[in-house]
Amino acid sequence: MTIGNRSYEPGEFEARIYQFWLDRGVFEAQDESDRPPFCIVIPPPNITGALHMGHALTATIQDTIVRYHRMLGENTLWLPGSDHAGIATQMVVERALAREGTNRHALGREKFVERVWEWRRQYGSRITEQHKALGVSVDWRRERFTMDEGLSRAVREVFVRLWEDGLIYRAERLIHWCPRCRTALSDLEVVHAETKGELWSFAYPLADGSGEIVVATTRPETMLGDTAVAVHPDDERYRDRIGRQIKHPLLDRTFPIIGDAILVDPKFGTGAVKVTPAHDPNDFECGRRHGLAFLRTLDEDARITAVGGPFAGLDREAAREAVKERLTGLGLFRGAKEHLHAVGRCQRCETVVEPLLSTQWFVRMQPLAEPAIAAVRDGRTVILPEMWTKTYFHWLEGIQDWCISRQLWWGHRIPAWYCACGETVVARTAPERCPKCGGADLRQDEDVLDTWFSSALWPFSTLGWPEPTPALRTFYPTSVMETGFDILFFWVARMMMMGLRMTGDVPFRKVVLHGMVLDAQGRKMSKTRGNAVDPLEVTAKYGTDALRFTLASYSAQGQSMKLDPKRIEGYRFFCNKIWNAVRFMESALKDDPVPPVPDRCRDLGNTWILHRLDETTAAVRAALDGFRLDEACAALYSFTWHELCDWYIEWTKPALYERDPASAALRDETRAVLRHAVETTLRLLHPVIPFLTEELWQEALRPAGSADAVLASAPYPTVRADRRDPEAAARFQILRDLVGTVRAVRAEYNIPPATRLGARIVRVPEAADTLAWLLAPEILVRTGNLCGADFDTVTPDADLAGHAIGVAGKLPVAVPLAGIVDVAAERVRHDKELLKVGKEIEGLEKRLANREFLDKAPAEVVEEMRERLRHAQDRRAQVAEAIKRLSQLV
RNA sequence: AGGCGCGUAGCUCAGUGGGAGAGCACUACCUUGACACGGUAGGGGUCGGCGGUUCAAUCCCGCCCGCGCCUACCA
Repeated sequence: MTIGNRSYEPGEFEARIYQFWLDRGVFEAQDESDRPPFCIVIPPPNITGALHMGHALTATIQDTIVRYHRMLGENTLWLPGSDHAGIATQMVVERALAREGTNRHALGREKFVERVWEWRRQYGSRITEQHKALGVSVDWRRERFTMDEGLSRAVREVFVRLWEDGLIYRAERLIHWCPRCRTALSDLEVVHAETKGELWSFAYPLADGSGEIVVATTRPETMLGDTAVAVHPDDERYRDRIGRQIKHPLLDRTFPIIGDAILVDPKFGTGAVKVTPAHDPNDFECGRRHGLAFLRTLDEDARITAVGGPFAGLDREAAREAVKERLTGLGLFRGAKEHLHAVGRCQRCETVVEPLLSTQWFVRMQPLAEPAIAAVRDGRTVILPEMWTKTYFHWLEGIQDWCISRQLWWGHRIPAWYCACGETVVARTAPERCPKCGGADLRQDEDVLDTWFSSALWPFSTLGWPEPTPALRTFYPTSVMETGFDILFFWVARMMMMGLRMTGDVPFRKVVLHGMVLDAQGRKMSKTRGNAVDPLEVTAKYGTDALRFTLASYSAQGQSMKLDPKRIEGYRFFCNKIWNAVRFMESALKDDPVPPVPDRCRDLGNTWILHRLDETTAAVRAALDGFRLDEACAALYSFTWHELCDWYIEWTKPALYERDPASAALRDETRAVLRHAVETTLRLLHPVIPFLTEELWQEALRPAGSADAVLASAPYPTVRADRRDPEAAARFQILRDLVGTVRAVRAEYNIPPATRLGARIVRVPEAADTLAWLLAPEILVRTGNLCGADFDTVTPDADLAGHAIGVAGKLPVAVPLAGIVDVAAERVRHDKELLKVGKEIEGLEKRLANREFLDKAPAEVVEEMRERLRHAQDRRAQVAEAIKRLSQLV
């Protein structure tokens, strides 16, 4: 149980510490407990995934929050799990089959699904294992998978209930179809990207040979499915053409010219629009309005169907060229121009998505959206940062029905059966007979559900729903949902809707959204670009704690954060600093018993650090309560480094090294406070940097005789108002100023640290209060030690010729420079100072001369300005005096 | 097209209606007995531009410029 001379090597202990926590069951939550519950369900990563910075970020934020609440003594559950990722996983296994020269159709559905399960068993927990390296304090006993029996049951239950309530329906609609994945997609799974295209114009000849009508299109091949040309009914140019027929130039059919005020903007292009009702959402609506024919000209592979006559069998690209060539050959081409438009691509494979007429299952969203809007509006669920609330409302208010069926084999099969009699049966378990005709010829729907359908149930399905389990009772609604803003619609909103509908309550009290991790140049990290930073490489190089501290510090940034390796390195140095501070403490304490911290300290430094420790505790707790991890980190970093290490530890050294028995009381008090301050700081830091703090605590701070004590479940420091002492803080600040003043003089003249300086405090009457305590030998000597000076005092009328003068608070300090001074350099320093003070005085005087300022500004502000002015004027006088004295030095 | 957000030191970013901050980088000095993964001191900014409100604006309001993201069916 000692750090000794070990240097900070995070790789040496991180895995060991993680196992240590597991062995002690530190992460395990109780189903029933008197303690208040705190619960986060993890956003389940895809089983096909590999850990990236986004995972590391979300894991760090959640783990920090969870560890904080665990240390607050709450019954804390962080529930882990993963997602079956329908399309992605099926693709992975299909690729493997392709390598073996076979495919899923050759294998058959049952064998294929078994094959996917096998893949899942073999490779599907990679990302889960990787998470352990980050230190995630999840309750592994409760790990869930969306395809588990329990969760699958929840999926069927929800499907049936929604069906029974009329919120799920099956219909033929124009949906997004990915010809590569060969499945329908929801609107959200289509990403639109501005693409340079071509607006290609051609003429449709009128059937009676009386002329032509010119239309423009970005997709000429769709003309094979045109069943109308629409014009605006009020458009003078075309009004008389409405109702006349067009002769399809490539196919043996005719179709009408119609008037449609909704579809047509007469100011765009020629004012005439070709209408392809089976392949364009607007045209689909138009087709319905006018009873047009719906001709499907593309099949599931995006090849031209028989409807396309001579073009049948061509894929859409080839068909486009062929149609253009043919129309040009017929002399119907009427020009082309570059055109910018948004092309939809499959989120998974980036294939251009095809609007296709197809029979699919849908969820009616509006009745679900309304309660989800209300729950956020009335504050049952709070979204942070608040700005996302508007986005949430905006999307839900304009929500479209959700296409939930996917033409895949891997996923939750839709619990619907079709009877030969035409009846559709939706049931929790496979029906044996048709309830309508009694027939047994029932065939289950081939399709599976969108993966997000099961994800939407995650906060309650993982806790045992629909069973009224103790865990569900204890932890639902969960406390916090922490995830990336990019899945606000995909996931968060859908969980809200499903949670409210199925349980009657919100799924979580707070939604905390974080941004995207970008590389140092601000580009999205991607494997193909090769700029993805592997979190595990980072942790190997800098340690997990350094990465965690970095991510937590960055996490305030709403939309994106540029991950700079230099910053991770900087926090590794911070970890090293902490490590060495504990080493110092350990060596200072030795094995001698350390007394308890007294109610009141007699040493100024001890009083001060307890004061600052308490202020820091309050600040960190407030920041963590408000999910401002960046603020918590900033407070912890500056306190630990710049106060605990830079000032307090340096301050304690004489007291700790002093062997004089007369100061034994001081030494004991200092040992007690040092230990307490370091120990409390480790507890404050633990949620963010758990490995380092646990290792140090176990080795150097765990109380003797409590072999089982674990920092991870130790109580989080509480605010101790009785340890506040603003007066001590102010006094210690004067010491810091005093030291700073002497150090500045030293640096200014390049006086080596080894040269002991004299320093004379001028006993000015204004500073009588300060002098009363300051001049105590134990204070003055130790202050002098911090800047290599021996303090003495002089009266204000003393001759300070040849001294450099600095000011600490109200206190002038004179450093005799005879023999070590470059007069010219000191002159420059003083002139600069004079200029600066002069400017400040000018500004303040101007403000104080302003009648309106005096009348309207609050009295305390005016008084503050007056005080500042007095101060600046004193300062100017002192500097002027210093210049005078300096000139006497030569 | 609409919505949201951003523009603060060389870089990455906090922040506030009354004295411009941090980290990194930079400069000078220092192997002082926790730590050179360190210490001390220091340089550097018209807080995007223009107006307005106010005694007072980097902060509130309007407009403009630049950038990013999201939503959207314009052929």
